[in-house]
Amino acid sequence: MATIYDVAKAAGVSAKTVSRVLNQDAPVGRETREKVEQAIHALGYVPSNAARMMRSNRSGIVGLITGAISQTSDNPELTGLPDLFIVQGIQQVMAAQKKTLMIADTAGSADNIPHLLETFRQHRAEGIIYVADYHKQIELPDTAKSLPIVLANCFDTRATPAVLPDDKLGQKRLVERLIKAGHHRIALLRLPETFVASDLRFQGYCDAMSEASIPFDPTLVPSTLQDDDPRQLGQLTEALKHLLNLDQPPTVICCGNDKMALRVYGILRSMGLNIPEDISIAGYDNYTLIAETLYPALTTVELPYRDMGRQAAELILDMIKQADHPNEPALMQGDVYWRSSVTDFFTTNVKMFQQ
Amino acid sequence: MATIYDVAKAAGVSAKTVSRVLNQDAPVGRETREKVEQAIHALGYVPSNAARMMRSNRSGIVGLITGAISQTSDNPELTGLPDLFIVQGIQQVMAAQKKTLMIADTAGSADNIPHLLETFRQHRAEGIIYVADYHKQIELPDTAKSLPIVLANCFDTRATPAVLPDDKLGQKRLVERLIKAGHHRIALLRLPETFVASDLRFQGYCDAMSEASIPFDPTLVPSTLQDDDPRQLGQLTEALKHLLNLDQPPTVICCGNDKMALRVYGILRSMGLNIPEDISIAGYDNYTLIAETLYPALTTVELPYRDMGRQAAELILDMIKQADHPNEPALMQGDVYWRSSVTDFFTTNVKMFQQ
DNA sequence: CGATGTCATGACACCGATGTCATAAGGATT
DNA sequence: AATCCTTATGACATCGGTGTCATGACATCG
Repeated sequence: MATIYDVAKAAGVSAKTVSRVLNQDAPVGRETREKVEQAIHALGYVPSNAARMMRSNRSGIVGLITGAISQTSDNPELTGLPDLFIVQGIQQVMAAQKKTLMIADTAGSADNIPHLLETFRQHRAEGIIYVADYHKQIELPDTAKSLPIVLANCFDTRATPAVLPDDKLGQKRLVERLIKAGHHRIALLRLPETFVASDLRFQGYCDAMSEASIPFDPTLVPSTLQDDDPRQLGQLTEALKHLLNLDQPPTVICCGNDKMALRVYGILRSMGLNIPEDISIAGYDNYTLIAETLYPALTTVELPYRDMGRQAAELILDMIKQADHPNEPALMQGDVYWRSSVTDFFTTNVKMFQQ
Repeated sequence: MATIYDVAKAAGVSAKTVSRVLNQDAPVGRETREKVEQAIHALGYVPSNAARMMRSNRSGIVGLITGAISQTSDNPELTGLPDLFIVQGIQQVMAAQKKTLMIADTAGSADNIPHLLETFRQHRAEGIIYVADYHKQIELPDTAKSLPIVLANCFDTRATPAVLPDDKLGQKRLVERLIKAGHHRIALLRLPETFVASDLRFQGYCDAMSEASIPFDPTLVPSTLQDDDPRQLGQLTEALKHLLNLDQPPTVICCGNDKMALRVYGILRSMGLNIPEDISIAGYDNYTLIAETLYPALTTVELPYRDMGRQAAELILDMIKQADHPNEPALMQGDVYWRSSVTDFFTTNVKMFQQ
């Protein structure tokens, strides 16, 4: 591979002049510049990042650690990888800022993190983003203290800067929208309690209900599911039977996430019920592969993964520039996606009057 | 950040001796080694990859280009990102070989590829893997010729080494398994023809049928769908009506992929049909989020993404070691996953006898 | 017209590792 | 005792860029 000296020799100038042409540091004569540019092209010269880095001590590298890439085989609950949209958001910002992203993964075990950090330090990464596969609490090893670090989709007890989805607000907005559509008997099938989102979304549900002055009815919120995939189907079936057999059954069921909604579709239909004529269904995540493909398409709340990624990237870049860091996690809002799995009584009535 | 000289001074030895401790190049006295190790620990010293690279001219970096990370927003057909399992497979091999993976994406436009290659060359990447989001033909810019490159999930006309899913064999195996389960009237809902897999899977279907001496019945293979997501639902509904109204309707329908199967579930149920009692359904991809979550769980063929990733990684590492490269694409086989969406007449009969 | 400033360019040191070669001490061999 | 080998260590050059400073040629200014 050609070096700057090869180019200099070919163009009949000094290496420093080539450097000036490359970096547009200082004025270079027109003729000289052209000769140099020709030589660069002819030799296919590309400057060595390593050599540049030595001098400048700036790598332009940001490290990205994700457990998602390898955690799936262990935990079939998480086979979706939607969190890689977070990576996409990060990538967008980094590309715009001409930073290079170096990705490593934990191969399913947090024990590997120190080794990954070591690698990043060898490359003189300027900062690190840790991306979790779902909203959760984590504990980083002490080794992570020495570099600016941002957590995406997770948080710790040490107030490390974090970017999180606003699960509480999202569920609240969804329920508000359901109420606005004429629903009062709103059921909630909660995620297993091991998920941080389970409680937050429940709070959002309660907030929306109480603000609408609808008293909380515990029969509409069956106990949370076990964190045990194979048995979930049976638990769901029971929970649904319970809801449908109530004196005043719900008109809409909010599912813990879109995947659960997918299951619920199957179970309800095997019971001979139609969606949304007999009962409305809503999800959470806006996992479009499910939400848009299901028939009828699923009303749900977006997990703003791309925005979270962008936010995390901007945050780490700020932290690299100034040692400044926020104390509160950034909560990112997701929109409600209204699709045909939920009956809108108001719109229906209007149509009836119009006809 | 501490340098090797800081460590040397702290330990009262020369830099070279520290280097020897780090690399276990040459014998170092026990006492000296311990002093150096203490100094390294005390200073939190991490050797600079850039400096090492300068001397050795070996970066240990492999570049990864994927269009998947950013292509989703443009093309709603591809919102799943399952192809990132390929990245996972690559990552596994690279980590085991102590290589560093540098990921960039095309941000949805192939025009960015030259720029990405430039970046990789600056980092002196030793090789490049290009990962496509689904099995397709691509055309790389000429700039890509200078480095070892492997294509994963795609191929070009220049016989660039490639790793591909064996769509033909996969579909053939699935149909063989269906025949073994007692099905003879087997329908195939093909993917749009713009997908390379569409034709390959059709060939696999034909091969299996003819080897079982079942004559090809074109009424069981409706014309391929348009590559137009919003209208697909209507087209699917029509195709299904056509199949169900045949004099001898199929006992099983092979869907172009799992996503299509998800749609088909919805449509069939809205027609009042039960799966698999009234009709069996099979998919393709083994996109577990769908295949395992659907009720009943979906019989399908695996797209061996992880294996493809591993294979691509090993291939590029081989090519880096020796300039050797294969001429034929590597075809990776995927298994049939037999689940409850397909009736097995044979097993059913056995059970009936046993009861 | 001399002083000053700007433009264009080159010589040289330096960033942080490691390869090469030299050196010195101690043990084994003849 | 002289030679040779092994072990343990250091001095120095080098990788490929860029920062600093110097230099020469003009142009501008008072």
